Amino acid sequence: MNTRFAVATHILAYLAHAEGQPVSSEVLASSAGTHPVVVRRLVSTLREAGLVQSQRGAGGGTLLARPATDISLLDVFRAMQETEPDLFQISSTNPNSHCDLGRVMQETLEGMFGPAIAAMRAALSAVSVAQVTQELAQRLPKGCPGNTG
Amino acid sequence: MNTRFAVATHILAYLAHAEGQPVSSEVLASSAGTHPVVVRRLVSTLREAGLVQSQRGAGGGTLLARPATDISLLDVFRAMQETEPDLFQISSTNPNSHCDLGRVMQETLEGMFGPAIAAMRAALSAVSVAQVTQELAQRLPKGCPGNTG
DNA sequence: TACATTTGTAACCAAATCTGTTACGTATCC
DNA sequence: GGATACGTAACAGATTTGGTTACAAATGTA
Repeated sequence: MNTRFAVATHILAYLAHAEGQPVSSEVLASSAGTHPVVVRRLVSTLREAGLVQSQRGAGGGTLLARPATDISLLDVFRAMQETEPDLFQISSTNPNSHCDLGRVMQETLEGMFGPAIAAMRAALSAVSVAQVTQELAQRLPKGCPGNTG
Repeated sequence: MNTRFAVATHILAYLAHAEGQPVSSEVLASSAGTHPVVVRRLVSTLREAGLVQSQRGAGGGTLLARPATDISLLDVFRAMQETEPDLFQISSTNPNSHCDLGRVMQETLEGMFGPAIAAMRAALSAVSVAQVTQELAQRLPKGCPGNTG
C-alpha cells in the first residue's frame, strides 16, 4: 500500500498549475485527500531531489524549483524510490548459497528484470509534469476552480 | 517488502531446469531460501494461473504445466499481481472530489502511468523462463549440482 | 492395508511498512 | 508580537509480509 508516487505526482501537477504561487501543505493535502503532514513529508523528499522549494512563514508554501516542462515523471519516481525498496526486491531474497547459486540467481534475475525496469523508466522520462497538468486541464469541466481553458 | 515475483521466478527457473521431474516444496524452499509453506503458497498462485501443476503424495511435487519457452516473465508478473495491489496504486488514493477533480486526477494519472507499465510489461513478455534458466546455467560454475553445461 | 511422503490450506505470530495524527520548534510576514 | 506555515519527531492503528505450526487429504510403496 504505497501511494507516494501517485500523491507526489498529484502535488507536482498542482504546483505546476499554480505557476509560481506558493501552495500551502494544507491546500495540497485537501486536494490530494490526505493530511498536511503527509504532504510535508513528501515535499521534503521532493525538495531533497531538487524538484521543489519551500517558503516558511505566513504566505509561504511550496513551489516548483524549475519549469514543469523540465520535471519528468522519472524524476518523481527516482525521488520516491530513494526512500523505498527496489521494485522487484531481488536483493531482499535469500537464495541458498550452495555453489554460489544464491549470488548467481540474484545476478541473473537482476539481468532479466533490468530491461523491464529500464523500459518503464524510459517511458516515465518521456512524460513531464507539465504534460500531466495540461492533460488534467483538458479533462476538467469548464468553470472548475483553476481551470483556465 | 514483497519478494514474491523474484521468488516465483526463482521457482519456475528451477522447475524448468528439472525438466519434467516433480520438485518438492522442501527442495524449492531450500533453493530459494524460504519456508516450504511459503513456496506452496506461491505455487498455489502459479497453479491458478496455469503455469505449473502439482502432484500430491510420495514422490510428488510441482512441475511446469507447459514448456519453459512458453512461459514469459509477464505471465509470472501477471500471476503475482492477481494477489497484489497495482504497481503505482493510483486507485488507492483519495483525491478531493471537488468538481470531480478527484476522479479526473485519477484518470489522468492512470493515463500518464499507463504507457510506463505497458513498456515494462512488453519487456517482461520478451523474456521466457527458459531464457532465465539458460542464463543461469551459463553463469553457474561447472561442477555445480544441476549444471549441465 | 498400513505407512511414509507430500501437497493444500487455515491459523497465528513477529516484524516491517504505511498513513494519519498530534506536538512543537523555527522561520517569515504583517 | 502575533498569525501563519514549514520541518520533523513521535506515536498509533491498520495492513502487509514472510515464517511457522498444524492438520486433513492424496498418493505411492511395502
